[in-house]
Amino acid sequence: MEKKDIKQRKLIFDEEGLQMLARRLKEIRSEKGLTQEELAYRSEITLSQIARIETVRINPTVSTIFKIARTLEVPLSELFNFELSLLSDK
Amino acid sequence: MEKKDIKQRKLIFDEEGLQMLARRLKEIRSEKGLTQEELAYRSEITLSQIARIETVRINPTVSTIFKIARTLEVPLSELFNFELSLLSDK
DNA sequence: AATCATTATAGCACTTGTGCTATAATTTGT
DNA sequence: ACAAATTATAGCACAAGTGCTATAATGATT
Repeated sequence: MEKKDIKQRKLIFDEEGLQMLARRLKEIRSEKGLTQEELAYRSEITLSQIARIETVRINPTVSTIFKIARTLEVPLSELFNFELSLLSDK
Repeated sequence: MEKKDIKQRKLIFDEEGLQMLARRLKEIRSEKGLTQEELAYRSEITLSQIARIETVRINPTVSTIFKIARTLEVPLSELFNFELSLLSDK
């Protein structure tokens, strides 16, 4: 490990896709008029986790996304209705 | 922890959704005529990971799914074109 | 400006996803 | 039936997701 390496968790994941997912999530949540806290409670996820997803701090598991989609009563195909660019770094 | 608890990794995740995602993945991979190994290599994921996803052993992260979707050149909306039942245990 | 609601960070413990490697099981083709 | 290809398991090490709790930052309302 080199000295230049960042100590904070690094974004080794698909930032582009996660960015779009986050945006989509916020959009839908807002449309439904839910706060992060309400969404968290109803989804049985923690508030911190919702925040971390929406701010692209983490790379959530699909189960987590499924829980959220259920709560928002939105089809996955709508939650994921964005395009991934081919050729991504990760 | 009670004695009855299973020692092998338990499926505490959304088995229903993961089941459908797995099926969808196999379908598309087959249509494209790719083996797990080829998909793994091109996606820069390990073979074991592909197998674990298709056999619903794990709950993958969305980045992993994004990588696969890119490789298969399939829109996320198509990969996720299944319905989650509302009311799921997890 | 002050208060309240909402969102964002942070650290810790614990669980789990992932890569790596090897091997077993299954399927396919001859 | 045999061999080869493909798929499925397994164990280990390490990285990272998640819950929990608390606090800071931001936004909204009066």
